[in-house]
This record gives sequence, structure tokens and C-alpha cells, in this order.
Amino acid sequence: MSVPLTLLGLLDREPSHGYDLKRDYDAFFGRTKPLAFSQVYATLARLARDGKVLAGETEPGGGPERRRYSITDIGRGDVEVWLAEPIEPEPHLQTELFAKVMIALMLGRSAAKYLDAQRTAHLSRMRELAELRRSGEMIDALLADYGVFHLEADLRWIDLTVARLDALSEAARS
Amino acid sequence: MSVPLTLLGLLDREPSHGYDLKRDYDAFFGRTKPLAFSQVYATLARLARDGKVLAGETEPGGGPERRRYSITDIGRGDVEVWLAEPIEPEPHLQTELFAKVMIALMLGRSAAKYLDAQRTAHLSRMRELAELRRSGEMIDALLADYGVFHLEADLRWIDLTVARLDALSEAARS
DNA sequence: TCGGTGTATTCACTCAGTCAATAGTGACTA
DNA sequence: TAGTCACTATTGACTGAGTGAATACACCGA
Repeated sequence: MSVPLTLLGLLDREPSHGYDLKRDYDAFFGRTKPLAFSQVYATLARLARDGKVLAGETEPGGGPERRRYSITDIGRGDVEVWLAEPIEPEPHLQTELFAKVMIALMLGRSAAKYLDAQRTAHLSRMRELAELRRSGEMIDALLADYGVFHLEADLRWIDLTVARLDALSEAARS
Repeated sequence: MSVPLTLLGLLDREPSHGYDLKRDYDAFFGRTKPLAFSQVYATLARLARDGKVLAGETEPGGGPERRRYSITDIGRGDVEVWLAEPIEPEPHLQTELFAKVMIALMLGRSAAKYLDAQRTAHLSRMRELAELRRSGEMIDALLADYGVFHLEADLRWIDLTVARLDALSEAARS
């Protein structure tokens, strides 16, 4: 997901404190998996070290001391590049699904049984996402769509793989 | 991908050396992104520390010293559980695509332009995978199918998102 | 005998991420 | 009014994943 660049992007709107940054991140990108505070500060420290953000002095005020972070020109350049370049589309073809099937076949376990269980789990998750899509805000709906599309992709692949299991188990023995 | 469990799975076939393990891993799972030797040994060290593999003594022989690793009952149990349990289907709905679109909208950049570039990159990658599918072995074909299905899923989502860009930019400003 | 190639492992290091600790303020409450 | 709870805000110590460079032996060909 590139947490550093997402935080940098948020800081490109306006300078902010680690605490607020965490809240913003969660609101937009961390709905299902919120960012830990400690990770925000760890990331900010690395960004500051690399000259991409500037850490202000600690300023006392109503409450504990806080530190204002602002983006630098270098950081702004990074965001620019990041937004201009498309991400690598499926570069590695690496997948846990495939790994489990192969290892199962190598060890003489039933890959079909595993794939069946996986299909069930996928279908159940699809129902969850359908519900989220119906009940949530617009952003949730969009993310749910993303999930559903990829679950469907997995399901297609699972069916294909079940059909090719014999040939695959051949390959696993080599 | 869970490198530890994949290595453990390979070791569940028969004891092996780090070097050979790396070769096996690459042949089956690292076609596009091979595992570094150093990562194999680092992972094996952690597995040994946790009692999941047993590191043999260094044995001199024809060539440099080598160390034979074998799986333990604990390790075997882990593999069993791993193979029995389905993976979490799209649990986090976290995606770089979405992050870039949102950040672009927040900063007043053209998300449409980015999505267009991304679509082009995806289509080009699909042609690559079609070629791999045609020319490669059976395993490559299966992995290519996986990639193609997920690229199609992304493309559907990209189209959907382009259509909703106005509403989204509303949400990005909140 | 010199250098290259293949085998085999280790070391030192960075990045990502987690958990626990610390510390100030304000509000409620026994 | 002392206690503690909740909220704001950051730091520190640590683990796991992953990388690049270094080391070392054996064999082979020029």
C-alpha cells in the first residue's frame, strides 16, 4: 500500500501532527485495518531523515507536547512522481492460493478439499461485502466492489485449478 | 506469500540444505521473483529458533561446508494447519489503486489521467501474460491465468471508478 | 597457477510494523 | 479533593522480513 507515500500525500494538503495524520489515514485508507500510531511516527521519522518531511520543534500547548510535520520539496516531488506513474500490474504472479495447492500436492494431501474450503470462505466473504456495499458510504461501496471483483477472479481461478488438478499433481512431483 | 510456511512445506517432503531449498522454491514459487539466498538462511534460522526445523551440524564434503535442515513435529503440525485453513479472502480491501485516486483528488490532480495510464499499463501486462500463457509450461499458464483474472478485476474497478469520479472527489474533500 | 564458475553459508544492515510506556489535560465521582 | 478514567500525543525497545556484500571451498580450463 505504500504507507510512506500515502502519509506524504496527506501532508501535501497541509502540515499536520502525527496524531491527526493517523486519524486522516484511518478515515480514508484504514477502514478495515487502521494504522498504529507507532507506525505513523516510525514512518515520519524515516521520511524526516530522508528530507521528505520537516519535523517541527515540540510545541507545548493544551495537552501533551506535539510536533508539526510539513512536507518538503523533495517530498512533494515524490508524491508527484508517485501519482504520475501507474503501479506495476500483477508483476510477480505470486499467490498463497497457488502455494498451498502445490505444497498440498507435493505432500500427497487433498488439494481439492483445500480449494473447496477456500471457495466456501470466498463466497461467505462475498456476502459480507455485498452487505457492506449496500449499507456503507460511497467509499465503502467502491472498496467493496474492488473486493468482490477480486474474489470473483479468485473463484474463477479456483474452478480452473480444480479442473487441472491431475495435470498439476504431475508437475508437483517433478 | 508466507515464505516460512512454504519452505516448511518443501522440507516436509524431505530434509534438505538451504541452497537446494532455494532452488526448489524458485522452481515452483519464485519464477517471477526468486528468493534471495540470504532470506532462505534468515528464515531457516528463525524456524530453527522456534523449534520448527532442526539444523544439522555443518558437514564437510565435496565443496564448502553445508548444513542439513529437517522439519520437526511442531513444524509438521504448522504445515498441516496451514494446508487445512483457507486464507482470509480480501480481508483489508486495501489497494494502492484506491489510495492514488484519493490522494490525487485531495490534491486537485487529475485522477482520470492516472486511471487512464493505469488502464494502459494493465492492458499491456495482459498481453504479456497472454504470451506467457501460450508459450510457457503448464504452471506458468496457470499463474498467467491468475494474473489475467485479477487484471480484469482491476480493469472493471477502474472503469467503475472513472464513472464515479465526481462523487468521489466530493468524498475526498471531506 | 591464475581466474572464473558453481556450491554453500554468514554477517551487518535497513525497513516495516507492534507493544508497552510515558506524559499532559479535563471531566466525572466517591 | 484525591482518584481514576478518557483523550491527546509521542517515544523506545523490539521482532520479522528482506537485501547486499563478504567469505570459503572445489573444480575446470587456458
